[in-house]
Formats: sequence, structure tokens, C-alpha cells
Amino acid sequence: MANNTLDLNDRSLQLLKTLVERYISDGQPVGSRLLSKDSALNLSPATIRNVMADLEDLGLVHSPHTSAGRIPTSSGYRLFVDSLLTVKPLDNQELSRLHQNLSAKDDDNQMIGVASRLLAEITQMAGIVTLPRRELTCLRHIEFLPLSHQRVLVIFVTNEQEVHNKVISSEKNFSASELQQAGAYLNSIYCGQSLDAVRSAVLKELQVDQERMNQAMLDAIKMAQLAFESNDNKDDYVLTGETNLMGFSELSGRNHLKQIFDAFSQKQDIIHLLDQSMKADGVQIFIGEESGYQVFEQCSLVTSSYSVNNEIVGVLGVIGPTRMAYEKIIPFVDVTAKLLGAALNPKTTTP
Amino acid sequence: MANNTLDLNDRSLQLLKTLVERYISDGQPVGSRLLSKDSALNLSPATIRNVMADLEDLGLVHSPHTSAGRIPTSSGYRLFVDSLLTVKPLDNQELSRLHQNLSAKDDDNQMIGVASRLLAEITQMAGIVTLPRRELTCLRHIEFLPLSHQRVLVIFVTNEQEVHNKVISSEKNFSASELQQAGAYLNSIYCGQSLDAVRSAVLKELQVDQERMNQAMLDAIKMAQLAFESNDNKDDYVLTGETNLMGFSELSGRNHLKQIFDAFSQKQDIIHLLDQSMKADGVQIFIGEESGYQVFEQCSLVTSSYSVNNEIVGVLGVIGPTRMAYEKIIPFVDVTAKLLGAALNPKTTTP
DNA sequence: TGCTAGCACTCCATTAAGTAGAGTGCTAAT
DNA sequence: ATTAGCACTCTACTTAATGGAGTGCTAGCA
Repeated sequence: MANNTLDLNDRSLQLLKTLVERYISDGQPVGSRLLSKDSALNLSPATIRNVMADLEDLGLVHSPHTSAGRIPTSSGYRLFVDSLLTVKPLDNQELSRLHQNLSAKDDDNQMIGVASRLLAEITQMAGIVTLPRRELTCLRHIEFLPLSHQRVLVIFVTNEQEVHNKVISSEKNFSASELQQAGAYLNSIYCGQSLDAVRSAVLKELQVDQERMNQAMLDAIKMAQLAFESNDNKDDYVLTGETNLMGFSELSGRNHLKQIFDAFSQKQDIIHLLDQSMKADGVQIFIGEESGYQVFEQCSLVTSSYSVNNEIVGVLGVIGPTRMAYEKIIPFVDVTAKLLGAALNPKTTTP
Repeated sequence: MANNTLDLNDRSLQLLKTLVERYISDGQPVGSRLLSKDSALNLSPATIRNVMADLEDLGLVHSPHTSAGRIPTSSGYRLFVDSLLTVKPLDNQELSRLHQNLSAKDDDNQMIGVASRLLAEITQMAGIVTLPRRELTCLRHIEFLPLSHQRVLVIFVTNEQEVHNKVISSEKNFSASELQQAGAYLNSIYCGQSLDAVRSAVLKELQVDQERMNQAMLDAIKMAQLAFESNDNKDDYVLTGETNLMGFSELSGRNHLKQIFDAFSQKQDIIHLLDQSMKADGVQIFIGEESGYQVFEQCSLVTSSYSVNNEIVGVLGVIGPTRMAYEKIIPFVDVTAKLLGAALNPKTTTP
């Protein structure tokens, strides 16, 4: 039962490869006769059947019922994408479309949307792009406005034009002009630094000699800490083309689609799944139950992190049925991630 | 063929009413025998059949095939909701749930989301709420930040804490301090007024004697005009519980659901549909093809505008199959709209 | 004239049975 | 080791048969 590649000779692997390719393109269980013709090995169907029995023992393929052909299992797909896949270079037309639409624009958020739409449209599946991490963005402007009941509205702008806002509770009731002063103070010392840098600088200030500062400065620093303490946009993404998934028969069983769409709108599980790709460079693939979520046992997720200035800031990818054209999807997701990373406005800390 | 209520005697109407009620609760075509027992009229099935034939001639009911019962047509539903419906008072439990969740909070946007979710959960259909019109909100703070290439980022806060931002192109390259001055100037004169008022005041300023103003003031006014010229959030809404629609068999035909979900993500058509409810107070109902959109010929839309300070600012409602429990949905949408209107922060102009 | 009982008819849904096709597993022969 | 052959299994599709629900129509009754 050891599902080691070494257990299999070249012939078996070759057969598995053509089986998977065939199943991906046709969607029908592949029988021994078809496989005998399709592979260049010149073997009789009977021989193929023996090989198939071996592959089935190893858990790489399985038969929906006695007299149907074989279809790949998740392990089968996994072995296929890991060792057997011959990736196809990107179609020229698609490549130019990517370049055209993902050239640097001003608005980052807009570009995220474009990327998601491209992923969905070209693959005809669902496209997903997480919003870029804010930690690495640089602070451009910060400002406080008083609300009622000791609450303060903080507005800050990062990069070129991303505006964020948040309500924090302050210790006392500040007047508008006090808040304005605090903003001016913070702007003067932290403007241009990355949020990460600001966060740690603020913490350091609070720990060391507070006596050196006057009360106004201290208030400002405290509010800055509250303003930056949590990173809120980390749990959001732009999803497009979900409806494309409705076309796939393997996903349309009863409330299967409903569960998938529910997962999409709850976001939580999806985010958790995407987070795993944040750690690694390059393309990652979750096939069927590998995702760990029952909802997606019929789905595959092809993702890639995308980076700005060699720092991973987000993840993007496509979601579709396990039976998808990996040899095209994988390079496609790969270059999309690279282009998006390149197109996003650089956020270097200029100290 | 005149589908006038007057063509029908009380008995026919009574029968139509019970037929619709029965169909709504069971989902099965209603036959003459069942109707004979169900109605309190003590008529034989044969008599009922004659009446049904009349109703069918008038286009109020129709038979899916020769030997099935009758189901209401859109006109049938229409007559039902207009003249025959006996609305049920709201369930106490639901009412208290509404009150509890729709009490005034600080964050308007958050409340919109809550309302949408309540609509969806309680009706088990899709809930939709348009964002409130910004025209009637009051300006609290405005500010400009320079971007590259003669572009300016304008940030303004309305009401308590809604932050909006937008990029405009200016005639010349302003320095940060010039922009700051402009912001301060605008704040000093327009703060606290409604956006509508600001917009017209700005236009007036530009028309009359510009000589009286210095260049800085003029620049500020011009930028204010650009900042407020278009109302962008009018074309957006919060939709929840779309997936509930997947449960209804009448909507699950082939790509029917896909079309509906596509319409949801395109937003355009939906907005246009909802806009029609903006004109009227109270509950409005679109049944099947009445909406004018083929996608929704199997759906009904029950909406109500909601108002703040007697001004209609948005629309909310539910979307579900034509076969829905109108007698419960209608009052429910009605009170939800009223509660949401009351809960939203008042935006009166305080001149 | 309005209502009803009765009857023939239609259509659907479900079940049962039969058939053709595809594909397997096993065995024996090469 | 590979293959040809055969019996077997399972599905998908077609056909037929049956029961049930409901209608439309006609004739009779108040």
C-alpha cells in the first residue's frame, strides 16, 4: 500500500498520465480499451487492465462501479501534477491580454478586481485574489476626528491613495483641535514609514521614558497604537466568476453548490485555506480533500502568492472542479501572480 | 378577456384566494376536489371546475397539463396580493428580534448589513438593502492630499463616521499646504450642511462674482465641485442569503440559477429594478415577469423604500420565488424598512 | 338558471422488464 | 510477461403497463 512513486515502473506512470489527461479532457471514466489505443505503448487492453488493478491497489485510480472505466483519485491527481505533468506554455493571446490589463495603474484595489476577473474569465472557473497585506504599505497621512462619547474616528492614507478608517475609543474627550494637533504630530514623525515600522516604533516609545514627552505627545502615541493595532483587511478577498462553477456537473449534486457558495460568503474557511499559500513562493495546489474542508472535496484550488518588492503580500488563484486542465491553469496562475505583483504600486519604506 | 375584478363575483374571488393560499403552502397544483373541501363554500368539485374554467379564461390561473390542478399566473398572484390578501401580523419572536438588532448603532454601514441579514434569515430567501443615498447626508469634514501628476485625493467624512474618498484631477500642481488651506476653508463654510446643499452652494459661487474671491478660495471651490459632482455609492447594495434561493425547485432549472446569480453580481439590472421603488412610499411588489427582466420571471421581489427624517434614502426587500408567503413577507418587509429608517443616524442639516 | 352527479378521457408518475453496450476479472494459452 | 477469450456485472436507455389525479362535458335535478 506504499504509495511511493518507486513502486511504479515507467509504464504504469505513463498509463496513469494518459488516463488522467484523458479523463480531464473527456470527463468520462477511462476504460482499458480506450487507454490501449490512446497510449503509444501498444499494449493490449488485458495488459492495461492488470496495470489498472495495480494502480487501484495503490489508491491512484478508482472505479465508480464494476463495469465503468477508471477515474483518478485525489492521490492520482496529486502524483500527476507533481511528477507527470507537462505544463503548456501560455497561449499568446491570453498572455497579451494579461499584460494589457495588468499594467501598472494608479488604483491598487481596482487592479485586484481586474486580476480576479481575468482569472475567472480565462479559466472559466472562479477567480480569487486576497487584498494585499497592509503591513508593508507606507503611511502617508493620518488624521483624527472626534465622535461622541469618547470615540475617535481615525482616517489614514497609505501608499498613493488607499484610505482606511476605523473607530477607536479614547481615554478622555478630546477636542477637535487637540486631535488635529495629535495628527500633525504623528504625521511629522511617522509619515513615509511602513505600517510595520510605525507599529514597532510606537510600542518602543510607550515602553521607554515617557517622562520625556509632554501629555499631548503621549496621547497621540497612544491613539496611534490603537489605530494600528489590528490589521483588519487581512480577512478579505475579491471573488469573481463564482457562477462559472454552476456549470460543472460534478459540483451540482443537491446542496453541494449551496455549501460551496455559503463557504464563499462566510469567507473564513477560504481565508484560512489561502493563508497556507502565503508562506510559500510559487504555485500551490490543493486537490480535493487535501484542502481539509469537506465542502471542497470535489474541488481543486490552484494558488500562488504574489509579491511586491520580494515581499509576499497576498494570494491569488482559481477554484474549480478537481477535473481541471492543470497543465494550463498552473502556468497561468503563476504568471498572473507575477504580473499582479509587478503592477501593484511599490511600497518601499523610504526612511 | 377584460381582467377586471368586477367580472368576478365574490365566490370566484374566494375560490381564487384559497387556491393561491393552498398553492403557496403546498407547492402542488390545486385540483377541484381539494378546493371543494378546502373552501368553506360547500360546492361540489364539478361546480368548482366551472369556476376554474372562467378563471383560466381570465388568465388568472393556468394548468401545467390536462390533468393537473391549477396554479396561479402572475396576474392571479397580482389580484391576490392587491385585493384578496389577509396580511398576518408579525410573529412576536421575529418582531423582537428585529427590534433588538435594528436599534440605533453608530455605524450605518454595519446596520445595513444587519438588516440585509435579517431579511434573508427570517424569510429564508435573499435579502437586499441599497446603501442610503448620500445626497441627504451632512458633510462633517473634508480634506485634500496631493498625488502625483496633478491628481488630488479627496477624503470627506459624512454623518458620524462614514468616510468617502475619491481621486480628482486638478488644473495645476498644488502643494500639500495649499491643499490643506483649501480644506480648512471649505470646512469652515460648508461643514454641517447636507451634500445637496453644498453642491448647489458651490455651483452658485462659481456662477456669481468670482472677482470677490481670491485665487485660493476659487481653487478650493473648484475642487469641491469636482469632489461632489457625482454620487457614486448609489449603485451599490448589500445582498445576503442568495444561497437560500438554491433550495427552491422552481428556480433550479438548468442555468436558471446561474442567470440569477449573474444578475446579482452585475448589479446593474437589480439597481434599476430597485430604483423604481425609490419613488414610492411603502411596500411594492414585482411578481414574475412584472419586473421586466426575463431572469426574474419565476421570482417575486417585495420591496419597501426606507426613509430617514421623512426623506426616502434607500430601498430594501427580499427576493424569492413567485410562490412565497406574501401575507407574512409583506408586513415583515414593511416594518423592517421602518425600523431601519428609524435606526439610521439622522442626517438633518443643522444650518 | 344554477348546481351537481356521473362518465369518458387525458396526462403524469411510477414501476417493471428487457436490451445493448461498455468494461471488468479471471483463466488459459503463447 | 503478455494476450486472447469468455463469463459476468453494471449502467443507461427504451418500452410497456398500471394507478391515480383531475379535467371537460353532458344530462338530470332544484
